[in-house]
Amino acid sequence: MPELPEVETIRRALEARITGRRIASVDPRRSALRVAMPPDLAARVLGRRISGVSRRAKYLLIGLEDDDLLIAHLGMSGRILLHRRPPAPGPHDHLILGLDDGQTLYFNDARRFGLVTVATAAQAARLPMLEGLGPEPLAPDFDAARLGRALAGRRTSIKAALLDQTVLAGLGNIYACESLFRARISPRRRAGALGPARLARLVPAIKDVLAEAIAAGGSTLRDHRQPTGALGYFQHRFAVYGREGAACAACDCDLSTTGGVRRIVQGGRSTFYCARRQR
DNA sequence: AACAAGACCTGCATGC
DNA sequence: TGCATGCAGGTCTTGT
Repeated sequence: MPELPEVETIRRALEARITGRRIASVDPRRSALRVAMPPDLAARVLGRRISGVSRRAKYLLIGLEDDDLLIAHLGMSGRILLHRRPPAPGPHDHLILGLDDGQTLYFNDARRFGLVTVATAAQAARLPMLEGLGPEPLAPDFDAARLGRALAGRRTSIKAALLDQTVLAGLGNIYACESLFRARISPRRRAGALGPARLARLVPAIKDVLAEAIAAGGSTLRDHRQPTGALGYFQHRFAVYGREGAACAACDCDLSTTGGVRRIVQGGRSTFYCARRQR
């Protein structure tokens, strides 16, 4: 679920609301996530002050004083919610942090594909999950030349390549589809064979779709919530994702002849695209 | 080395 | 109503 825009939305809300707070209580309720929560996590974070909240790819990095990081990934179904009046914990509330201003932070993840761990900043830089990540797509130095180098020699489809977090970090299935639509590139095109014109369209398409999705609070298909509980609403602006059979948002396809947005399966994931507009 | 497929886990929509 | 099936925003491992 959460791709870069959803995680960034959550990051911004957390940064505004929990920076400077001290962790007053820790309740690890279920450690069996995709990566097990370390047994000493509670002892390592209890009493620490939160210095800030950053993001790398789809990982949230909650900075603690003295240079430790509380690292969280939301998998497909994870949420982080802040409560003033905390509800009774449910079966999917895996970690609960009480803060010194009365807020309570819940890490909730029904499918348990997410993770929560803690590391020093130096250790984190060497974690395999973070070390191999490609460039941040919203960074100013992420440009067509850089993407071209990352794709060089790749024989897989451009759609599959955009999901490879070592190529660029943070796109998932929704925004890979939407970016290719905006760039008018067929998702089936070989990644390593994109020419300069297509690369030059793809990079701004990625940046724009991500920026617009962040501004909209991300996309709520089912699970995504902002920490306040608010929904994202970028799902209302999808041009192709989840719209199989519908008219594509940009060309005046005659549905009776084109069939509208198509769904194919690439690398085991659904891809949605307009075969008329994307070449 | 790169790639596709399978695995992980739960919930929901659909169809019989 | 109950049950089986398929699908879902991600990533890691396995085998080719």
